[in-house]
Amino acid sequence: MALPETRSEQLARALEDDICAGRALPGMRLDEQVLAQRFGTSRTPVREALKMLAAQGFVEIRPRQGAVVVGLDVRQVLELFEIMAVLEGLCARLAARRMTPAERADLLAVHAECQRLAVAGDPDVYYAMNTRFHEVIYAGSHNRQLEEETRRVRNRLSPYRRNQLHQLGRVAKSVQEHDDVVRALLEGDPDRAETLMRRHIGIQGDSLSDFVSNMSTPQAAPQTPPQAALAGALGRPTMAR
Amino acid sequence: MALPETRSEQLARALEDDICAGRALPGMRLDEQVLAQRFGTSRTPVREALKMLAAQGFVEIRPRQGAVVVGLDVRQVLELFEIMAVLEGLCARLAARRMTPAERADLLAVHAECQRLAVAGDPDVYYAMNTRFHEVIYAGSHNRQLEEETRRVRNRLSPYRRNQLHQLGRVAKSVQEHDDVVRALLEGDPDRAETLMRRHIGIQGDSLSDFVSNMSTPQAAPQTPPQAALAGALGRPTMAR
DNA sequence: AGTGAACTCCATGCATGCAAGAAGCGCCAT
DNA sequence: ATGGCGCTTCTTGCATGCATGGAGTTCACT
Repeated sequence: MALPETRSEQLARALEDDICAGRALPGMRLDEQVLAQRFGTSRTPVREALKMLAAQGFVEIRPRQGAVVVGLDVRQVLELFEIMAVLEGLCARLAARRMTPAERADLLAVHAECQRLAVAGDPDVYYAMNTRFHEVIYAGSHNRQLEEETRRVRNRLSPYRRNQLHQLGRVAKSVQEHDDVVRALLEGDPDRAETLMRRHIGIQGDSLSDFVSNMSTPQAAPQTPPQAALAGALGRPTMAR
Repeated sequence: MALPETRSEQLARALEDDICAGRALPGMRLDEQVLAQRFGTSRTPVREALKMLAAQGFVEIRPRQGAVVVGLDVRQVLELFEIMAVLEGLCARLAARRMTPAERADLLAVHAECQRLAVAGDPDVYYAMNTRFHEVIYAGSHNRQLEEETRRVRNRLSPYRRNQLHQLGRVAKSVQEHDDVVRALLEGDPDRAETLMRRHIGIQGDSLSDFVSNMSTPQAAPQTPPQAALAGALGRPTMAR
């Protein structure tokens, strides 16, 4: 069943990918014509793709003013981390009860790989495997809706997480937290698995918040329009509450 | 700031509303031309609206085959309830710590109104106030992202929840559960508030699951193209907004 | 009669055209 | 020089046109 993908879907995926991978920075203007030319189509599928991304919160479309990559301020990022924590926590809870033996084996394998890469020391390589680790747990929840939802929030946060692991010692701590989670999962302890996972994600939020309040602005580097980006990029340490 | 709303956004909201209110049933075909005529526009904004709804999971667009209102099977509904439980639980947890005095007063007022309507006995009227009750707690979380996310999941579930409260005694139990939640919230006990709210939502899932396993299937035929029953439901000119 | 295939028709996907609104710019006045 | 104002231009939002592919129908064949 060769499901034929429409141009607009392809574009939506490509653009989402650009945003998640940090190739399209927050605040960057997404010009319909430019994109249309770049992808060799007309503006119509581009517009439809942008509408889809807007509906998912990746871009913002201001009427008559075009689309820009959504720039989250610190507060919004922390808000998303709060959501992320409970969603991943639920994944872990359900996974503790529902993972098949094969999935458990998978989890162990990926976790072992994480440990290996943690020692190896390249945060970016670890980052990729870390993603796979979490994906295994999403799948282990056997809740497809949850899986998608969690992945979506993760993707929305990804531009703001890339540098997380570059913090000194963060990789080592991360893999240790994984280890605790894995243990709870394999022992089939849903409560503990959920709690540990929530804490694991929560720590990332905290660590980000520290990071931000130390440096004023990390790397706000807008592409085409010289100033637009910074507004959204992590700027004011307006810590909520 | 009179933000000018585009046609496509209006359409998206109107259609989402139709779906949530049960005027557009799962499986129903959404014909671009018909909608365009009904709303007095061309197909373009209709298409963009459908793309947005598709991105949010309200409709499914099969290439070259048009858009249909997504029909969730029992399993998917239960999956969404699992998500809903933790999201609402988080709302309650955060609200317990963050609600302002004014918001607490609001909560009490709405809760009192719920109690009154519960005795009055009309489930549909109670349903509306019940929604407001939960909305107050969403807002009390002081987490905008969470608020939107929770509302989105709630909306996706709404076609499947409308009849929930018609179950015998469900309204009374619901309001009792609310009462417990309110107490925890006002006492500022985040853990208890979260736990109670999770249970409150979880019960709805269970109750639905009972309901479904008793009766064969609620209403529409989901996956297999159920033909154009649409003319009837969407035929009302009351759709415009 | 049942099955299968080709044909027709039509909805969708995409391209293009056009009008309205916003951003940028230059001119004038203070 | 600076601030305000009108104009130009460009982009977006929407309408329309056209080609593709699917679904239903009809007809031939077994």
